[in-house]
Amino acid sequence: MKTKEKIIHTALRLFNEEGEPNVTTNHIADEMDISPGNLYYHYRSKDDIIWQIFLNYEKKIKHVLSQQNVNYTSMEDMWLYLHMVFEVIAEYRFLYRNLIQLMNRMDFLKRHFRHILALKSQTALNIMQHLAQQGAIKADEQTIASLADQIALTTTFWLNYSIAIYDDNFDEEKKLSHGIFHVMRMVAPFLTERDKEVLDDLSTQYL
Amino acid sequence: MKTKEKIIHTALRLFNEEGEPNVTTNHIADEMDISPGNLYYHYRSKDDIIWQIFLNYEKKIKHVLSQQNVNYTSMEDMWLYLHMVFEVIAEYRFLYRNLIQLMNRMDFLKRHFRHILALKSQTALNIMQHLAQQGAIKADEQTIASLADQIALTTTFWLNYSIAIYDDNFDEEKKLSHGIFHVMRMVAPFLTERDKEVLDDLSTQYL
DNA sequence: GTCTATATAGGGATAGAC
DNA sequence: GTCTATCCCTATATAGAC
Repeated sequence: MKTKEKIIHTALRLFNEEGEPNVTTNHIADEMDISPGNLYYHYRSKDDIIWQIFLNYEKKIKHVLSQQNVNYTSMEDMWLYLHMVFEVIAEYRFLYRNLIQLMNRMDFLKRHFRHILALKSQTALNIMQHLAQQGAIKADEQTIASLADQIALTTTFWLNYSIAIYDDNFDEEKKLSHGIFHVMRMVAPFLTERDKEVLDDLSTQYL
Repeated sequence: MKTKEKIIHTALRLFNEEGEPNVTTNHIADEMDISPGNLYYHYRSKDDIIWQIFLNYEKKIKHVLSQQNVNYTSMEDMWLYLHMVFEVIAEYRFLYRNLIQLMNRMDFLKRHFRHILALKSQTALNIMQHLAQQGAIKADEQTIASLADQIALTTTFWLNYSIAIYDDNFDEEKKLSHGIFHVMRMVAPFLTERDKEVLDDLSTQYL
């Protein structure tokens, strides 16, 4: 791996492990056994590094959100879809942990993240409406819109919530599937009896 | 106001306005027209100031959460109750904006905040169960537990969500009532027809 | 591309006079 | 209780040699 890519790679890992504010450019250089000067040859600032990482995140999350080839009519599809979303979030979790601070500092990041959030809401709404048309869920328009909103909020802040509430050494993978389960339970009351059972099966399988 | 209290007061205001990481002890002293040395005479560290502010927050939120004299059977009571919760959160919003970072830095704050979160979940559950007993809402045990969880998460991160999603100059008071409305809409699908109408009235009244 | 050395700046915190 | 002066440390970032 070239130095330039390796910086991005190492920075992302350290940001996720220690939290962005606790990781200095020197730490990153140290961890890679290169000099701070070398790091600044490749990127002009710490924020530049963060911005490049963000662009990678943006590409991945947009790719997941624009998956149109799957028909989200089955509970398995829903579970899989949520799993993909939560996986990208977990991979770039430092962005979510210090979201407000980062948006505050970097105006372009703020604008781009807002756009992604809007996209997330819209996608959730599309899926919910699709499910309603297929008869998989039973709810009026207002309830569906509310659910979509709620899903966007929950996927965005679930990680912070679980950090705040659980012990730190709580298994990372479990936090993920707990998040999926949490979102599914929001939808559960509006499912048909048959789909509720499928959901229960999936729960015991993954939790 | 004595200097000692005034420091707390000024620090809280600046933390809320600028974000805790962007406010230095010098800023606080400057804003009050006292010297940095004077500030450190009253508090031994910046974290000490934050801790004292947190203790005030803890007292208020616990007081609100332990209100047992009200019977949460009417929608008006629910609205009022949520308003009180969101008001305390708004008053100490810097705690919520930089929650993870603060918990990471201050271990006692982490433990206390966790306890408050648990209390919040429990209170939400109590109210939901009470409403179910009174026949105000219709839902099975699992749905009620899920709702309570969801309310705890939403009240905790609504502010961050609205900061992330809305324009910065969006009216503070409106963010608050939007949060209340958002939580109420989560409960709405399980209300009786009569209470749904009351909720709609309240919405047009406050939004 | 990479290194060493260093500039620059700012924040937290203390000493000692008044 | 309050001030001035200052120390210490760390972080971002640059200059210039190799």
